[in-house]
Amino acid sequence: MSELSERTRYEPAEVEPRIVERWLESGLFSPAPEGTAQENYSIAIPPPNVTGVLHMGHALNGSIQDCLARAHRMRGQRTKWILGTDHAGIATQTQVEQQLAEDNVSRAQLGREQFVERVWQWRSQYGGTIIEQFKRLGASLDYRGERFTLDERYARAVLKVFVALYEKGLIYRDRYMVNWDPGSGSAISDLEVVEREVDDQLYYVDYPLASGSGSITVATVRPETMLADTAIAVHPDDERYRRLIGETAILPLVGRKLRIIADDYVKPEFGTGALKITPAHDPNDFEIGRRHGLAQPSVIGEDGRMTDEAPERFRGLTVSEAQREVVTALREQGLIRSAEPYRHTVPFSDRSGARIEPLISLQWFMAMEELAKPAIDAVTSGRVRFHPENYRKVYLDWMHNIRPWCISRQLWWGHQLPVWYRDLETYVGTEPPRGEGWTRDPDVLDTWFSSALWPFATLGWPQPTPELRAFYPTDALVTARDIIFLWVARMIMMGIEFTGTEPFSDVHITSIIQAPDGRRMSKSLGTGIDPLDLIGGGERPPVFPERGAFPAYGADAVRWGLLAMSSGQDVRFSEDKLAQGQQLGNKLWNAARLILLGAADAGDVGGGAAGSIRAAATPNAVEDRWMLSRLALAQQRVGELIDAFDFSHAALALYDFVYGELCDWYLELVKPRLRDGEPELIATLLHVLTETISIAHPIIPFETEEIWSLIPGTEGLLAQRTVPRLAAAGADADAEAAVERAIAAIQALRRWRSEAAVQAGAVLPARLAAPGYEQTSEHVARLGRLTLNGAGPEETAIASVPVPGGVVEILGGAGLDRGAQVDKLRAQLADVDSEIARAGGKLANRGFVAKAPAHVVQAERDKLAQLQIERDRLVAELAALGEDLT
RNA sequence: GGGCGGUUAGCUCAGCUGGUAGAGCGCCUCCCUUACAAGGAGGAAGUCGGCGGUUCGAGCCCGUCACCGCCCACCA
Repeated sequence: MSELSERTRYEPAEVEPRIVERWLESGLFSPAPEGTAQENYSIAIPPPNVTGVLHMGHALNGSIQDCLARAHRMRGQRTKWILGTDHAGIATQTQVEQQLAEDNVSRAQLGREQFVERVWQWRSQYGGTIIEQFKRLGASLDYRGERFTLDERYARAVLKVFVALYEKGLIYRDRYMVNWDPGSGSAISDLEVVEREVDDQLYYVDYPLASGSGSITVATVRPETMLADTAIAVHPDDERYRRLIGETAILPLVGRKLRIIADDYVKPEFGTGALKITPAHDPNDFEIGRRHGLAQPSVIGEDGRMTDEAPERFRGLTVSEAQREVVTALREQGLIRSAEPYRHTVPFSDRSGARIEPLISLQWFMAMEELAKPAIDAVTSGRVRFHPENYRKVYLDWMHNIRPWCISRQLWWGHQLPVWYRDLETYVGTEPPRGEGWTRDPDVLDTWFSSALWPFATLGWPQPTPELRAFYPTDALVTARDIIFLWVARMIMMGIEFTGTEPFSDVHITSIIQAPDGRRMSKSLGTGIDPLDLIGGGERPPVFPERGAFPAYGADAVRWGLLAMSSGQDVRFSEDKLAQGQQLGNKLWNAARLILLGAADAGDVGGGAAGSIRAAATPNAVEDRWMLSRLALAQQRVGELIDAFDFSHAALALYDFVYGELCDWYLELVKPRLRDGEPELIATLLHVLTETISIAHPIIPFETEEIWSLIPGTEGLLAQRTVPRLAAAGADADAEAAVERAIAAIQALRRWRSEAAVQAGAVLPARLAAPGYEQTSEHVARLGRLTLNGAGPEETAIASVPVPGGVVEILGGAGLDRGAQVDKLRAQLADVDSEIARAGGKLANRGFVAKAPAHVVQAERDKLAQLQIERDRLVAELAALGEDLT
């Protein structure tokens, strides 16, 4: 123990690596697949991308999930936090392609098979990074059961789902308008498209009428697409154009005849009120084209260049080259009436950043309405609950307007479609077709298709594995709101469809932690803060200079800080919160030292009282009883807050307990007894320490585990301790009242001393003239620095300090500043007078007396009475000091 | 264009079913008291975004306006 006496500060860097090792060796995080999902507890981690490194979102997310997992584990539940990574189609493929590019090798040169092989190599080299980082955070994940969305078993599940949905008619192939991402060379889904503001030119182009009598002018930001125009649309009620409906215009540069059609979609007030229709290159025009049975010539290819359907002059040009060329050609013919700068929002690929090219393309789609229905019901019925609740509406709104999902991707890295073609035949099956001449569809599935199966595919579905029985459905899902649609909604739909049950019951949507200046944390902006730098003391991002490197806060402080920051809202990152967590850690550490070193001393002296932490603690001392009552309350509160997914309040409740009750009061109250080595006290202290670290462990696991190992008589890991439920909180009302009264008195005395400029160390003679201090007067005397002697009533008080139930009369003491006392008393009097005025005014209000609940009125009356007594006392005291108030 | 959330102490944020505003940091004063100076004790500091309404009583409920942020959406 001599070592402990020197460890005056908690040193995470020294402690954490040792503790991680012990946890991992124990196998505690990899429970045997026994029991039922009902009695067990499980969470499936949102699988990070294999390409990923731990960012602030992961750190918060991980802290929350770990808090849940550890809390439930310590309640004795078999707990599994399912771990794995996502193959992340586009992201990973791009990463490896970039690596290849450095060697001047293209994906095409390698060929599919070799390229995929390269990606697997890449994965085995770099794919484990984020897993190691989660260990650093203390995450109690099932590292032995790590999964990957492209594992063989997982892949079988994916193909089975595809085939089943195909056979059900929900997955189908169609030529349809898709979001073509020229960056990745693939179609992407609506959810992967982001709108961005762009400055374009709005061109007004004259289309001559076939009749030869003038022209009709259309407005467009994409003149190059006019080469694929097949009509001009106007609003049916637009007087300007009514007579032209049914007529024909001539498409400049091409010469095609364009029907002038009427469609409600057209907004007469925009542009010229006449809209060129390009069914193959604009989603709206595509719909209009379908309504009017228009042809869909396509002039932009999937390679982003003009196709052979464009006039020869433009073929092979890129889209932007074609735009310049079309404008030039139109100007040559004098058909551009005007052009104006135009700012509008345009779709971009969230994956590659490229501007989306809407194209008609042959792709695989999934119809969603039928799957959405039970998923809507799951939430409206409350079988799946969102926290915070308002995300329920967000989810339901989206589900009610759900649209088909484009699930095929023109990539190589991913689950290749289990689809084969031969001439006009299509074969879909988990096994390749028999016979000759079949070609497999080269496309792979959207990554989110496989992620949607995560909670059950990780557990061995479709096999009826023991894992599935023991841990599915999972309990909580913890994620950020940006993937509610991409992932959460789809998991619910797929879970219900394939397992018959919702994959989890509670969805906790975490806050998003913004940079300290309120911007997004982002690598490209340089606003990202690496959680590992916070844990280990790395460099601050250059955009937030302050003073060099972060202090090494350690994982516990980072966890506590992140939890304390997180609310239902987005919050700015606040380093102060980490510092607060660090302080808590240090405080708890020193509290533990005080207790453990005290127990050791007592053990040396008194002979082994230290060993008996489990001795049923039914102490006599009032402060002990108070502490046990507060301890039980803390256990209950923190537990309830965690259950309510209110982690910030859970973190703060822990802080308040450790600081405000355990350290500030209890330990101070018992110090004299500790010095005496009182065995009953030692037992109580060890009990309190043990239960305190048990309450704290889900939030700050490392330090509490370390302390556990230092408590005499403990064995194994705190992480695997099943914590007994403490007696009902607040049960000891008498002790609570007595100690609370004493605390209030001590605080009043300290305030008085400070304000009356009493020398800090001076012990003043005094008389405690108030009831309710029978068990605590010694404490009040010591912590209020008084000598409470049996002085007779003849001694005149030189000051009296109001305390609950009465006053403490100060009977002497050098250095009392009369002027300061008078000032203070007068200030108090002023306060009391204003409060009397307020309370009196309230009670004089007939409406209040008549309409407010009786107990509220009575409380006000009591308060007023108290205030009057207080006022009389102040006046008397001032008079005693020679102050005349009249 | 719809929807959601925010606006509370210098900063970052709490404030439960309406009953005289809280925390951490920062600031001021005093203490190197034998767990902790990355500490302790005490203190100052807010017309709760503006306006209107309901109510005996509003940070909290209703309306409205102003900013800020996010999500959804097919205006060339």
